[in-house]
Amino acid sequence: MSSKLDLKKVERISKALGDPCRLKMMDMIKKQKNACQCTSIVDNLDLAQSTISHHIKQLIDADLLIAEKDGRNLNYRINQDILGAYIKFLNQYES
Amino acid sequence: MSSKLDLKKVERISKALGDPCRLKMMDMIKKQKNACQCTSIVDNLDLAQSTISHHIKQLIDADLLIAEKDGRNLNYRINQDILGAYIKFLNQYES
DNA sequence: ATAATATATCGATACATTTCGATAAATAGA
DNA sequence: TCTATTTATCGAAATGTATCGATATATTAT
Repeated sequence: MSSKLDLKKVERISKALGDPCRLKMMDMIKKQKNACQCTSIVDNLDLAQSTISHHIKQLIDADLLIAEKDGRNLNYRINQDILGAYIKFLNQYES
Repeated sequence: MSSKLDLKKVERISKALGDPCRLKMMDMIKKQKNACQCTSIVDNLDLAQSTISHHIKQLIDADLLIAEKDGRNLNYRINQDILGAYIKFLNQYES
């Protein structure tokens, strides 16, 4: 059962998805079987580490990503519950 | 058969959906059986007409809305094809 | 033709976001 | 403990977006 989203939440999620870097991150995280480290994102996108960190924060604040600490690394995975709820929200607009 | 979206397009759509006014507009247009005039949106949202017009432009530029001229009015309806393609894109992230 | 209505565009201002480099904090390994 | 690694945070500069009022354009009605 997926969460129910209010408009503020939908706005936050949409905003988080409205940036090319963050979309690429989502792709990377998806491709790497839902587990990915910041460093490897930095290696693949041509942006400063602080910038990557900022973008990841947006995705986490929107609840699209879940971070799991593993030693000094963080593993990120897509929050299926929120993603599902977002898709469900959009389905509302389908006739 | 829905369109296939590239990342740039997905970004544009997400960005268009990442604003409270524009989400309210989508709701209004949906509720009013996919046909809605700018004036009635102005009446319902507490924003200047020029601001509403600007927001509608974002939604149209993202292809989320289709405008149809009817005399001196414009009727807006949701572009089901693009909405469907956007949802399909997001489904990619589901495991 | 003139006036009224509906929408779009322009220029200005305020606000938000992206990006960086520098630095802090946490953890791991020597 | 000391050093290296990973991630987060801070402050500043650049860029982008939202908002407004004024005005232009198109269409309808008188």
